[in-house]
Amino acid sequence: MSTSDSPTPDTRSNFIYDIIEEDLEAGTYGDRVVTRFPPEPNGYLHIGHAKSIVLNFGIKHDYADRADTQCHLRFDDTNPETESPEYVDSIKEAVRWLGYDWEEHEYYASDYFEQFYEYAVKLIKQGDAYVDSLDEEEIREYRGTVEEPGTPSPYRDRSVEENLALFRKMKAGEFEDGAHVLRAKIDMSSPHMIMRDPLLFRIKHAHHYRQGDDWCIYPMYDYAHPLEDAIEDITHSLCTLEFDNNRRVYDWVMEHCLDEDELPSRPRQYEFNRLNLGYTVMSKTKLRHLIEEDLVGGWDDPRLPTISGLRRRGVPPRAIRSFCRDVGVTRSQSRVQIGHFEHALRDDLNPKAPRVMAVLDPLKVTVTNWGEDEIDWIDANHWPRDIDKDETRPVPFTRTFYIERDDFREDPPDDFFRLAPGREVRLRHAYFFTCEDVIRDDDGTVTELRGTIDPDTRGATAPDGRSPEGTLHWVSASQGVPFEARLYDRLFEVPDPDARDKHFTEFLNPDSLNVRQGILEPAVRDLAADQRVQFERQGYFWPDPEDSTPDALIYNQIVPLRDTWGEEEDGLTQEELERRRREKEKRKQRQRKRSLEGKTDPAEYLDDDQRDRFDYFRDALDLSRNDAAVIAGDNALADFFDAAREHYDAPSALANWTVNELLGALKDGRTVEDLPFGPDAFATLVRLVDTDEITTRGADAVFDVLLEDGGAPEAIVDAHDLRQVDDTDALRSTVHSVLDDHPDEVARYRDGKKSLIGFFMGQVMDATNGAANPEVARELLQDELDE
RNA sequence: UGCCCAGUAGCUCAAUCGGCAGAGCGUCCGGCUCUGGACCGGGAGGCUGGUGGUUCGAAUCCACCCUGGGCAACCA
Repeated sequence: MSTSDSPTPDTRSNFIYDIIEEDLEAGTYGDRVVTRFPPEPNGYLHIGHAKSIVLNFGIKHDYADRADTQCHLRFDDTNPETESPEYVDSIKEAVRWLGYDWEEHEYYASDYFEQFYEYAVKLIKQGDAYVDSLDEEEIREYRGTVEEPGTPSPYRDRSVEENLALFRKMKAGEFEDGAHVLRAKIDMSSPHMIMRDPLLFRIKHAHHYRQGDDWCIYPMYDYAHPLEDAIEDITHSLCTLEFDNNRRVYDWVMEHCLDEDELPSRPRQYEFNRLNLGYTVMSKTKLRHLIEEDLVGGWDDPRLPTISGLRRRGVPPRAIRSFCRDVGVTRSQSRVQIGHFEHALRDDLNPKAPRVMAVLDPLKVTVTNWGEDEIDWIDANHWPRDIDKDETRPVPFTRTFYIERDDFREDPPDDFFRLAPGREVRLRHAYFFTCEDVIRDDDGTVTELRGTIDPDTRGATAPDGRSPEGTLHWVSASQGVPFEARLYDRLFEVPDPDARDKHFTEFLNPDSLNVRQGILEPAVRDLAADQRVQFERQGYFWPDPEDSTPDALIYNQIVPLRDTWGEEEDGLTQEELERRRREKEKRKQRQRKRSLEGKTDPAEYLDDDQRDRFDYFRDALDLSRNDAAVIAGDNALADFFDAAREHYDAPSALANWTVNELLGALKDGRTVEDLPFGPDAFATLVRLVDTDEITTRGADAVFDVLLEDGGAPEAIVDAHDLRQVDDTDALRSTVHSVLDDHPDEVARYRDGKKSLIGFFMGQVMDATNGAANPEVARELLQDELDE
């Protein structure tokens, strides 16, 4: 099944698709879109990886008709100590099973070792890398802490020649593990820990599963990964949020290793939120722990979120794909409810799984008005009427059969409409049955039910039109097939087992596996061995691929049916929702209190000189405390502000623009010195808007041009025709045409949706290229609309 | 007490670079039904983390604060 046949493009768009869209439009990479899935072969894949696979390979499919797309499968095998070919194979199988094809694009980071080495030599020659001979402990100490800057290594200033010689010897195997490392020479006092001279290569005399003993120096992730991407001409390198900090090194490596002309189309890294599923654990080490301690059956235990576990459980790959698309790709951390996953499963299985009957907890029933050896073979549809299929199978009805123990109650509550003494129910596909006798053993446990069927109700409909409330599934005692059912529940009892005080295994759910000896209708023998079926009223199942045999059938429960009777498993009852709402409200109030308490005086962080300036701004210029502090706190900005005042003496207007617009434009690390315009142009702009010659909106447009190309504000105003329109008659006609063009909105506005005024304002402003005097326009609109 | 990221419906996410706060799931009610499933129709649910500011207009821009997460491995 292809992946491009489900969700429509708009439902799967996300910020990464937006970026790709922009790059395609700008031609950053020509018409190429190349992604990659880069697992380290040191463990098995889980559903979290599936999200990444679906994202990366999904892009390949989704843009196939508009771009030259490709998705590489790359094994990031740069650490010989943990990696093995066993994992390579399992990863390849998992990706294939999920429905994706990397074609000829199977790569290994270890194949690039020579190139990593060459790039390192280049860095050394440029003076951008050095061999450090501190030991591990010392390196850590020299690095400093998050609060204190690091100190440079005494080996930091070795000559290029010395570094080169040392590095060659490292490669040649002349040193012990840990004797030296190669480091990037960046900035030991950087506020970003990652930039304090990150390690590039370390010595490891270890056997690599692919390279054997050819190498004894191995590259670090932060160095190797960008180069891998560059070597493969990746365009969009997608990884999870925790690599956000690493992006700085990623960019540094690109900029220092690549040639100038390669930079415009170099790979870029983008981070998205990893998948967090509730009631399970996802980390490799925790999964390994569960297996090594025999707390689960193995990597493919159906309770595990591993790909192999899900596969064995019977989860169809298509359901995983649609789930991964549903959960969304954003930059905000989140935990997805398990119910969401189950919904995706049912949604996929519902139209694909033929219905059969199975009893998992049998209670014997005898029909007293039915012959001992009489068998009625009923032709029963495999599909409910709302599914457009109609294969049938023969179902044998006999004197004794089994029903689910749960489906009988001696003292039924009002809302229980299954079987009870004296009550008539429908036996699915067969007859109406009335319970007349209840047989118990010495303990009082019900062992058998006796009763009669109405022979006129064959096919489970009555000629007189009566219809029992309950319908029960059942299986013939003599013709049914005994089998084992394995029911799975969440592995842990809490949504966040790995984020608590106690060890995560303390929260294991003792009932996560529930084995039942049940009985199955005989027709299942005619189904394909890997056929997923629905056991009516219970859930979706399939035969366990490892343990089930034709003589001893074993079925795994893939997912139970949604059950609206009885307790809510997810605890999402009305009360729970109400409780959560209240909790959220309380949380907000607490936050409000704290945020108010935490407020500081904006002038608090000023030094003495800045303080003087602040006082002047506030007292002589009458600026607000906040604006005065913000401007005074940035010397260059304050100089700019003062210079602007020379050209237009309106301190408060200038301050507003300086703080609210100028500062916003400087967010990307630029300073006022980098701007393509000076204080005079800035002052002119502020004057134009302050004297109502242009509108705020027009000023924004001018400011954008200024930021981009510089120039004279007045010339820009003329060029773009931005002079403010105050003429009431001219505006009135614009207002009229806007209202005429949007009769529906007008009706809704008059119907009470007053917030549409913003919509109309927007239309008027658009129609006038932002030049309409907003106050006049608003008044006119209001007049027309409220008449 | 550094740097980075994120806070929108119970949950997952939207909101065309300042102009109508929406969708799916969940929930509740109704319909249909030989599955307490599926399906169909409808409803409820929001001070867009907070306070100020800029603006005709702020979820979006500015400042400060609050909350959560990440970063100080010779792992990736």
